[in-house]
This record gives sequence, C-alpha cells and structure tokens, in this order.
Amino acid sequence: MTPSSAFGSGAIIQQRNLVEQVADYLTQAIISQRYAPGERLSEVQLARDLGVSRAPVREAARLLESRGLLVSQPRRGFFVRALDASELIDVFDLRLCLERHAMARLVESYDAQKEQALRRQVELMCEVALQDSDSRKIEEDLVFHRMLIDFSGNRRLLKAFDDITHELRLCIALIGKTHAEPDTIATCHWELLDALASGDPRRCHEAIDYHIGVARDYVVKGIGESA
Amino acid sequence: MTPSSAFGSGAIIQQRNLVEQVADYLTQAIISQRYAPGERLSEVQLARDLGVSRAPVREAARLLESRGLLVSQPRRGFFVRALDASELIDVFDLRLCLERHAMARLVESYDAQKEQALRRQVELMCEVALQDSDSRKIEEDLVFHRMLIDFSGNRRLLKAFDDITHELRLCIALIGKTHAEPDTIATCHWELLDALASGDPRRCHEAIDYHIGVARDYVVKGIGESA
DNA sequence: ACATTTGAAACTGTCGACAGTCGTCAATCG
DNA sequence: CGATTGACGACTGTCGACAGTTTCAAATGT
Repeated sequence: MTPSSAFGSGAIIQQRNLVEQVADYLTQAIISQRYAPGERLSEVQLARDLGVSRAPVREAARLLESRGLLVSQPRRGFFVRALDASELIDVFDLRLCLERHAMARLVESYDAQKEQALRRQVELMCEVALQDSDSRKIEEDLVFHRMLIDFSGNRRLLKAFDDITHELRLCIALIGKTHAEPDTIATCHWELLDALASGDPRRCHEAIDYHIGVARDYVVKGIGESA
Repeated sequence: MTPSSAFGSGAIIQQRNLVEQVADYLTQAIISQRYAPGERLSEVQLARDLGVSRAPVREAARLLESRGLLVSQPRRGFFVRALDASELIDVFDLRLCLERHAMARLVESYDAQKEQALRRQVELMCEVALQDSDSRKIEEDLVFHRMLIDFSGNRRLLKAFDDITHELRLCIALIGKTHAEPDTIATCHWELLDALASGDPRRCHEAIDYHIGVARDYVVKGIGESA
C-alpha cells in the first residue's frame, strides 16, 4: 500500500474525522485478518502508512479498545484482540442474554409495522444467501438481529448489542465462513418471526435460545478446528 | 483549586498514567455533580486546571465517553451526559437483563464458597448502612451486585455490567440519596441469597426482578421529583 | 426595536518533537 | 558454557504550537 494514499486521493476533501477514518481502516484490517490476532501495532508505523500523525491513530486505537478489537498494555502499545474459545462462548452467552430480553420486550409491543420490516429483512437475507459473499450474509444477519433489539425499544440495550457486534464480526471472521447453510438461515429466522407473531413469550424464549445456541455451537466448533 | 496541584504534591512519583488520573478526576467531578449535566467541558481549561497538556485530557474524555459519562459532538467538544427518565429506565432495564442472566447462571454453579463471600458482603452492607455515607453505601451495594455477576463465570457479562456501573452511579447521584432504607437493603439482599441457596431458578428470577424493580422505581421517582 | 452581519475570541483537530521506558542483543564475568 | 549487565534502538507518553472552525456579541442596517 502506498503511504499517504491509504484513504484514497489526497486531493479529495476529508469531511469526516481522521479518527473515524483510521478507526474504520483498522476495523476492516482486523476483521479481514490483515493483522493477525495478538499482533502488536506500532503507532508510528501506522501513522506513517496512513499519512497522518500519531494523535488520530492513538484516539482511534482507544476507540477500538473500547469496542474489544484491540487490547492495550501500558508502555507497550496496542495488540490485536485474540479470542480463545472460552471468551467466545462468553460473548455468545451475553448475546443470548441481550436478545432473549429484547424478544421478551418486543413480543409485548409487536405490531404489523415491525413484523413487516422484519419479514422484509428475512426475505432480503434469503436472496443474499443464494448469491452474495459470506461477509454480506453476515452483515445482513447482523442487521436482522439489530432490528430485533432496536424494535424492543431500549436504546441502551441496542448500544450493548452494538458493542459486542464488533466482537461477533471478529470471531465469525476467525472461522472464515458463514455460520450456516442458506436454508437453515431462512427456517431459523422464520421461526423467530412465527414465535413473535404467536405472542407467546415462552415460545419466543425457546426460539431465540435455539437460534443463538446453533450459531454459538457452529462458531465454537469452527474455532476448535482452526485452533 | 490550585492549578498544577490538583493531583497532589508534584514531587511524588506518578506511577500511573496521566490519562487514568484525569479520567478518575473527571469521573469523580461528574458523579459528585461538580459539573452540571449538559455542561460543556473545555479541553484547554481542564488541561490548565489540572496542569497537564491536552492530549491526556482528550484521551480521558474519550474513555469517559465510552463509559457513557460524556458525549461528544464533532468540532464542538465534550458535554456531561444528561440522563432523562426514559434513558434511566433503559439503563435499569438492561441491568435487570444482565443480573437476571447472571442469577440463572450462578444458581447452576452455586457453592459454599460463593455463598460465604456473598454473605460476608451483605453483612458488610448492613454495617455500612447504619453509619457510613450514602456514597459508601452505594459503592458496597455495587460491589455486591458485581460479585453476583462475577460469580456467574462470564467475563464478558462482567464487562457489560461494569460499563453501565458508571451510568448507574451517575443516575443514583442525580437523585442525591441512597436508594432505600437500611432494613430494606438488608432484607432485599438476604432474599437474593435465600433464592440462590434454594437452587430454584424461578425463585431467583423473581427475586432479582423484584430487587431491580424496586431500585428502578425508586430512582425514577427521584428523577421525577428533581426534574 | 429587531433582524442581520461581521469580527474577534476561544476552541477543537491535527501535527511534529522531546523525554523516559522497555525490549533486544552483544559483550563480559563467573 | 551459562548468566548477568550494559548499551543501543524503538516505542510510548506527553507536550506545545498552528490552522480551521465554531461561538458569541457588538455593530450595522431596516
């Protein structure tokens, strides 16, 4: 990569913060495994490569640290987060906790508008599952689950979910493939919608438990194989 | 406050990061209402008052932003987080979500050692409730609930709880008093331990629901009165 | 009297530089 | 030959400075 052109032509106005741009660049680089887990990041080298000073790099690194993509050791710098199987299970357990709660809240305020929006998203996922890239499938899947949380009406819950989303992307990327077959994805998500439509809290509870459990087992198995 | 002496004697070696020290100072200042909710924080003035440069101040502010104590607007700076009743309910709803899950996990792995540690903490809280300051009572209460989460075994869950802990301190501080009478605190927490000892998941579920519900209602009522 | 403009002050975003610290590796000693 | 020590290099933590932007209020026009 050419120095001072990582963000494209230097002539183009950079409207957004350098911090955000660096954060996006780093996020993409980590998710796409261009930096290995546990690898140390040099602030000066990063700043040189990206054509910026160290200040934005440091702030972006702090941001990614709070998102769980980097870890910092005092006086030693930033390292790419390395997730072991145990931490991974914890992340999925937390995800289950959040989505279960969201489902319980959502089923109380479920209406036609929300149902339609969710149906559209699942239909989109079905289309995407047949042709697009794995990363696209993952993104659309995350969009669906984010909608689920969003519709529950608790903004703080949504923030907590967004926090672990980055970690989810990381561990999904670690195993290198999407988390299920196309038809499995479809049936799983339709089942969630059916459970919501039924209005039965217990059925919602069981549906999301099964759904997240499948995803977790798949990722854990993938980690076990790659490790 | 005297400039360049906010951290105490300058002769003593400062082993910890300036960032952490500034973060602690800011946290304390916000929790103790020395900065009003919504107030704008000037980086230069803060740096001047604390006798440091702007870099540590900026990084500390970023840290507190990720903890929900500050919010930033591009090109405008950092503002003290102002919580309205709606956000406050969301925070307590998320707390309920996390603690409910922790209780469910904890009851599966409950043993004598964990029980003893929790009992000791409740006993400490009972002592503290009779004589110490409100902030001390709040801290010991948070310690108890943090132990609950910690003993559940999920580290990621603990991090999520720590994240909202700062927001909890903020909104508890907003209403200016501790969240219940001494005897209420005691009975509530003993009930939680009894539920865990019984090994009955449903009873645990109901106990934590009641407990957090009481705390939430108390804080919401306090906000309503102060607003 | 009120709305608009304009100018200065203050502030944030960014940068380059310096000092202290940590890791590394070679030279020295037992 | 192994362990210790010392110096070298690289890096992080911190600082002061500059440029562009925002804000606020005084001045101007209607």
